[in-house]
Amino acid sequence: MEPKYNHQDVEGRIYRMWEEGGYFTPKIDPKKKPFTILLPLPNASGQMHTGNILMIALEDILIRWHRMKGDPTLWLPGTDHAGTETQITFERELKKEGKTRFNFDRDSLYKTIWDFVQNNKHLIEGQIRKMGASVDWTRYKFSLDPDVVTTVRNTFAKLANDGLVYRDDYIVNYCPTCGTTYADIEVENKERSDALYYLKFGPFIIATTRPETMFRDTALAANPKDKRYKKWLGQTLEIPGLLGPMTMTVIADPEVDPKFGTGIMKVTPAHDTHDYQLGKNFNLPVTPIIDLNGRMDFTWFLNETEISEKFRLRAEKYHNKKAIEVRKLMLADLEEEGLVEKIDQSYTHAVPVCKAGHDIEPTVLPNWFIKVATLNKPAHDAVKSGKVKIYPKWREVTYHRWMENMHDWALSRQNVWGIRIPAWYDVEKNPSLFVTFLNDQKESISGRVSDLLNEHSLEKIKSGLQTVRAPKECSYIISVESPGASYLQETDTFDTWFSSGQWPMVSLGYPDSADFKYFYPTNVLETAWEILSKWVSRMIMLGIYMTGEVPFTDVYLHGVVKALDGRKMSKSLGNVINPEDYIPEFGVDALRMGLAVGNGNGHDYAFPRDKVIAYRNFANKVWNAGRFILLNLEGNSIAEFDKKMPGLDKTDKEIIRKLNMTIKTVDRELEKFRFSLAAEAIYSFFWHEFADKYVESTKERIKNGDIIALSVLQHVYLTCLKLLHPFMPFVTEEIWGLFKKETDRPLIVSSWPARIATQSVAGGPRCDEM
RNA sequence: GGGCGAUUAGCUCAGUGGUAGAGCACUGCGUUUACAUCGCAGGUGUCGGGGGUCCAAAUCCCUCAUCGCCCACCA
Repeated sequence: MEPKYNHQDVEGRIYRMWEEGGYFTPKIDPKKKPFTILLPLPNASGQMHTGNILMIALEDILIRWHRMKGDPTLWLPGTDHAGTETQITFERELKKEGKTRFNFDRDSLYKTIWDFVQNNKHLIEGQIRKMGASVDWTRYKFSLDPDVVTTVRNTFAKLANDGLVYRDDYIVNYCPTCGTTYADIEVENKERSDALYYLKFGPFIIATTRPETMFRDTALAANPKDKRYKKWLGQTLEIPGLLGPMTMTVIADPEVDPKFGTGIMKVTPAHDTHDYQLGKNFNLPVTPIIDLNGRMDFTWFLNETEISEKFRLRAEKYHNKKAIEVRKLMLADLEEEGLVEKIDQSYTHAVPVCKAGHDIEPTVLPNWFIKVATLNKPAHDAVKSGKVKIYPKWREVTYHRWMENMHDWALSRQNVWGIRIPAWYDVEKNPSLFVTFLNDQKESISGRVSDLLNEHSLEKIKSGLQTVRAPKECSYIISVESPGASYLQETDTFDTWFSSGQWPMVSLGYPDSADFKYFYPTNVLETAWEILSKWVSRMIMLGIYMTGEVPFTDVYLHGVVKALDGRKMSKSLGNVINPEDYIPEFGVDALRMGLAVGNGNGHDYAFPRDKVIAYRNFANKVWNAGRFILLNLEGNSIAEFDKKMPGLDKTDKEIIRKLNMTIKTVDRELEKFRFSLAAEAIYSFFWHEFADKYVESTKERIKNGDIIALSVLQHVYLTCLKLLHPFMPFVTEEIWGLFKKETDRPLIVSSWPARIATQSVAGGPRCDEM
């Protein structure tokens, strides 16, 4: 036995032993209550990040603890296709090859991304193994596995049947660069400095950051309490603009802040979320001017018959340019018309951006929606009543706030990489379907389907299909299978959270697999608090909707590992550290222990390298204490430890007493998800009570032939290995194998120490049936 | 703008009413056989500021400051 613990010789070999021994796979025993955790899916868009690493460390502690306690324990792994995120990453790769997604028809693009993702999946699986995660690989799921896709579609059909699905125009967060819609919660607001234009609007001065949308302004709004504008309310005015006069009514909106700008604002229902709502309330026309590529479309104006040459030239100048360019182009024209009052160049405000960092262009699009109110209430109640408990408790507020303010869920994503929405449009009944497809020469053809069918067969259109855009009034059928040959399927896919929101059901084989019946509802959902709203709330909603039961009973939200500068890690700040990088030098055990100890109360925390070093040293300490005992056992035949065995002295009884206190503490703290306190308890007992004091005190006795001490040493030591195993699985398993006692079974499936002092090494409840 | 959280030893953090703690770092001493990735000994702090409740406050309340994060339709 080496005087140093060498993790590199151990980790791979031990992990293989566990996996090949089938210890990760639980045995279904109807007489026992299972313990189940679903691994929150890492995204297949890339490798795992710090958060994933942390959750694996914490969940494996719970899993190994329960497995040793004898529960049929399932930890189910999987990866998520992560629709938009993956597609963004993939398109970045495509760009390097000089291609874009528009070079592909739908099916080919899907297959190409599939291949791209396989590689990521393998990398992720490798990372999970490296962490020592005792996940049941035989139950591994991918969120695009055929059975998952089927269930997700069925759920949608069921929602539609229950009248909870509708299709409507809606102002959505549209990213012209990504070409897709984002849910409210996916959008981030970035502080930025922009020019604030003060423009003359007839008798008023309005302040705006977006002068280019003025061509489609349909009203002006002021606070009804604002005396300055009271007399104008309800009046309709002709306001001189860059393309002739605009007709606008002055309306009252209590949300207009009289102190901002001049207290009166322009209203663009088609390109602003607030204005859209206002437009609904006042029946204002919704007239989009920015198209899905982010370019401004002046066709509506240029098609008019009587327009002056000046206005025509202007419109032609702006036409088909990006909004931001038009903003620049119009400035001179505004000046020429004398419409600019002043420009505040240093106005800071929050601008919505997508995950890739592009500006969001609020746009009106037909979208698939889920009515949230009926799903939402039971989910809200489940947490209020304690059916689902959230740890730490103070995070609960976030959940309730989100539940109270939830909007209907916009499901449509204009991605290929995802689960295609099972809605079908009959091309004969819906001639206005706008279809884009690639013909045999790989040319992109677009148009109304009724026109396209004059020259192309529906079969060709289907095989080269890129997108179907169905105007709001189109008729549709929701069906998992195609309703007939004349139908085209919706090309939008589901929001990723719609499928991952069903993970507890789909991953277990809902609705009638043996696994689902046995393991559902699961026990603990452990994840980063950041996705409480995005993911956890959706799972509770859909779980109750689909099964009538909550999908899990405890939610533990761990803190996020902060960067060393105390801020959130982000690629753009360049402060990302990957804890995984510590593994080669210090070993997984050290990393896991460090992560567990840092994570106190679910608060965010920094993770310094010193900590990993400290626990590397600890692993070595554990190793050497074992080495000491083994060396002394050589040539000695000792009695099995028993509390009542004769010859125990005061120090023996004292160490047994402290050991039992430690067992109690570890159990108690783990039950409350206080990983840090559990780990510290065993750490300080082992090092400072057992190693520093007790082991030292036995040296003299052993020299004098007092082999009772050896029995106690072995008992306490092996019990410590058990207590430590959930935290540091590799070093403990390796040494366990070197002891000759009770080692017919690996440590991973040995029995968890009982708290009572009368327990002997070989006693206690066993979990031999695992 | 609203909400949540943090502020404790040089650093990273525990500690939630009863005379301040851990790890790392630091200082001194110590290597004939478990471990120098070690042992023994040692110093460390007006527990962010101010006010209040209490016999007693790092801990409860109020307030201010700084930092972090979440949410939000101020154009």
